[in-house]
Amino acid sequence: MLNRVNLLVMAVAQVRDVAALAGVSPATVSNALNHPAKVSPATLARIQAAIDELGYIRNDAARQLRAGTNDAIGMIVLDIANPFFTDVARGVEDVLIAESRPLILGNSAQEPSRETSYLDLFEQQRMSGVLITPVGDVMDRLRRLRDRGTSVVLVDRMSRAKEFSSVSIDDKMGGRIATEHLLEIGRRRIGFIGGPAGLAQVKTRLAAARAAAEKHGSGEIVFVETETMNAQAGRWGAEQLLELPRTQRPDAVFAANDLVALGVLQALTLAGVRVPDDIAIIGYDDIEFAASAAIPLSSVRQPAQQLGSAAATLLLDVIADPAGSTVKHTTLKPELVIRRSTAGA
Amino acid sequence: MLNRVNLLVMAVAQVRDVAALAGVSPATVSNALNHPAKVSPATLARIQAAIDELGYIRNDAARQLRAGTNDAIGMIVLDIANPFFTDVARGVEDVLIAESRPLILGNSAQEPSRETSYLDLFEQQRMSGVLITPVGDVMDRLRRLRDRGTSVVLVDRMSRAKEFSSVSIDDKMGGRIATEHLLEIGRRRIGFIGGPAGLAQVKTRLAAARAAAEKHGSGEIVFVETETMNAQAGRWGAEQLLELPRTQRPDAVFAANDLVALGVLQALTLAGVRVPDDIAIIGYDDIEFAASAAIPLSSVRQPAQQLGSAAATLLLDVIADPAGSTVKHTTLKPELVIRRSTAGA
DNA sequence: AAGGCGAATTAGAACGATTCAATCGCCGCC
DNA sequence: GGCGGCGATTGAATCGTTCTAATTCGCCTT
Repeated sequence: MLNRVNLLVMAVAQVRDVAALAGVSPATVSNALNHPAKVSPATLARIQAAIDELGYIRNDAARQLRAGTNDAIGMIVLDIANPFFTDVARGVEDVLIAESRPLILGNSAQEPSRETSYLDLFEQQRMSGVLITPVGDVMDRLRRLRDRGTSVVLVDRMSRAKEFSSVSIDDKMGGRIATEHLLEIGRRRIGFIGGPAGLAQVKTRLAAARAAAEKHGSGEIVFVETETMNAQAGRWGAEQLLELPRTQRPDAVFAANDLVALGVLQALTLAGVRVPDDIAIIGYDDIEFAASAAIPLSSVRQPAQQLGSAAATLLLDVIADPAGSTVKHTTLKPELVIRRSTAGA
Repeated sequence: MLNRVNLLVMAVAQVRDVAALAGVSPATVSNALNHPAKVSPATLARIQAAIDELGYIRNDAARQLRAGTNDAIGMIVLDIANPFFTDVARGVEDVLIAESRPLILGNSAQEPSRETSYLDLFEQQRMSGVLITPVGDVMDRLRRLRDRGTSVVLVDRMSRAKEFSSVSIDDKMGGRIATEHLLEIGRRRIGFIGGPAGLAQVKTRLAAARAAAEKHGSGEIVFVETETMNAQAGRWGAEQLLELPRTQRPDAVFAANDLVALGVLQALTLAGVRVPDDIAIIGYDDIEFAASAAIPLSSVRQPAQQLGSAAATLLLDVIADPAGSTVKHTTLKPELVIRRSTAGA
C-alpha cells in the first residue's frame, strides 16, 4: 500500500513504498540499489520486483543532498553553433557515457553573462566537475568552485596561472603554420579576421601569425577584429578589407575559425574577388564543412573529438584525486590541411 | 562563526551561517532569498552583506527536495552535430534564459539507448519539463513522466496519439514541394536517401515524396535506407545509387537532410557525376552550410530557431497549467529554396 | 549447550533549505 | 493605559535518501 494516496492522483512511489511491498526496511532497499553485495539474492529479487511493480524512480535531489555532491559533469562551450565545439562535446560525451556520468551542456555563446549564469547553476548544483572554455574573466569563479569541491578542467585554453589542469591544442603552432603556408605561396599582406581580441584563442593565433610574418621579413598582418566568430562576422570582416585602398588590400586572409572563413569566402566571391588568385583564404578547425565548401577551404585541423575525450578523461582523474599534487597540461598538435582556397601561387 | 570548521578546510557556508552573521534566523534568510517582500529593507541589506561576505551559494539539491520539483528543462535532440538541431536548441535557449530556467541539453545521437538514459536522468531529477524529438519508442516513458508531473512537448514530431502537445514543421508539405520541384525540372527517377526508415521525419517525407511522384504519373522513388543521417551516410547512399545498372540510376536525389545531401554531393562529384546535369540534388533543413557548398545546395528550409522558441513557449504554458484541457499542436511551414544543385533543366 | 561469529537487516539520525503556524514588537486609537 | 492589529521574525517540521551503528538470526565450534 502506498503511504499516501490521493483520490485522484496516486503519489509517486518512494523507497518506503518499495520497502513495504517487499517486506523489508527502507535501508535494505537503499542497500539493494547502492550496495547490492550487502543484500541476499532472495531479498534482492523481491525488492527488484517491487521496484518494477511500483515503477519506482529514485529522487536524485534527496540522494544528492545526502551525498553532498552531484555526479554530473557540467560543460560550457563557447558556441554550440560551431561544429568544432559540438565535436569536442561528442568526445566528452563518449567518455562520460562509458562512466555513466550525466553531461550537462551549456552554451555561453561567447557571452560572459551567459557563462556566469551557467557557472551559477553548476555551483548551486554542486557538480562534481566542470569543463569550460572561458569567455570572460572567470578565474575567481573557477577558484571558488574548486574550493567548494568541484573539479575544473580548462578546454582549449591553457590556464595562465597554471592553477587548473587543462587540455588544449597548440594555438601558437597553428597560427604559425597557417601563416608560414600563406607566406610560402607568395602572399605578403595577410588579413587576420576574428575576435574579440581578448579571447585567448584569437590572441594566441594572432600573435603567432605576427611573429611568423616578422620572422619572414616581408610579411605583414592586418588585424580585423570581429565581435563574434560566425559566418556573418566573416562576411563583415571581408567587407572591411574590401574597403581598404587597393594598395593596402591583403592578398590573403587567415580566419580565426572556419565559420569566419566561410563567411569571408562568400563575401569575397560575391564581390567578384577570385579565390585564391586574388585573395587566398585559410581557416581554422577544419570542420567537416570546410572540405565541401564552394572553394574547398584550407584549414588548420584540430583534433576536436580527441580534445574532448582527453579533457573528460583528465577531469575524471582530477575528480578521483582532487588533492593530486600535480596540475596537468595536455597539448595536442594541429595539422595543416591544404585545399583549393590556398592552392598554387 | 561557521557552524563547522575543519582545521584545513573551511566548511561551505549555509543558510545558518549567513543567518548567524546577519543576526537573524535561517527562516528569514530563506525569505530574503525567495520572498524579499516579506523582509524589511534593513534586514535584507544585512543579509545580502552576509551572503556576499561568506560567498554563500544555495544548495539546489536541498531546495529541490523540499520543493519537490526542479525548475530546469531537459531537452533531448536527435543529433547535436547537425546544425539544424543546434539552431532549434538556440531558439529554446533564448526563451528559457529570459525566464531564467536552466536548460539541460542531451544528445541522443539517434541511439535509443542514449535517449533512454537521458530520460532516466530527467525522471530522477524530477525536471519540470522535457522537450524531445524521439528516436525510439518512448511513448510509455513519456506518459509515465507526465503522470509524475513532468510536462512534455514533442519537437519536430507530431504525437500520433495526440496525447502530447507538439510543435512541428510540416514534413508532408516539405516532402511534396521538394519532389514536385524535381519533377518540374524534368527529373523522373528520384533517389530518396535517409534513415532509419522508422524515424518519423524520414517516414513522412518519404511518403509525401512517393505520393507526389504517383500523382505526377511518371515519377518514381528509389529508397536507399541509411543507418543515420550524416555526411558519411550520404556518401554511402550515393555509392549505392552508383552501383545500380545505368538504366536504373536516378537522375535526382532527395536527401532527408542537408548533411546527407552534402555527403551525396561529395561522393557524386568524386565519382565524376555532374551535379545537377547528371543528377540533381535537393536537401532538407537549409542549414547555413547548404548555401556555401561546392555546388550551392537546393533545400527545404525549416524555421529551426522559430521551432525551438515555439516549443519552449508551449512547454512553459503546459508547465504553468498542466491540467490544461487542450493538447496543442503547432505546425510551421517549410519553404523551398532553389540553388545550383537543382538549377536548369 | 553455551558462546562466538559473520552475514543480513534495521532504526534513526543526518543532509540543507523551505514553509507554516506561532510569536514578537510596535503603533495608534479609543 | 490597554488592546487590537499588523508587519516582521522565528521554531520546528518536512522533503526522500543514505549511512552508521546496532541488532537479529542462524550456524558452527568446543
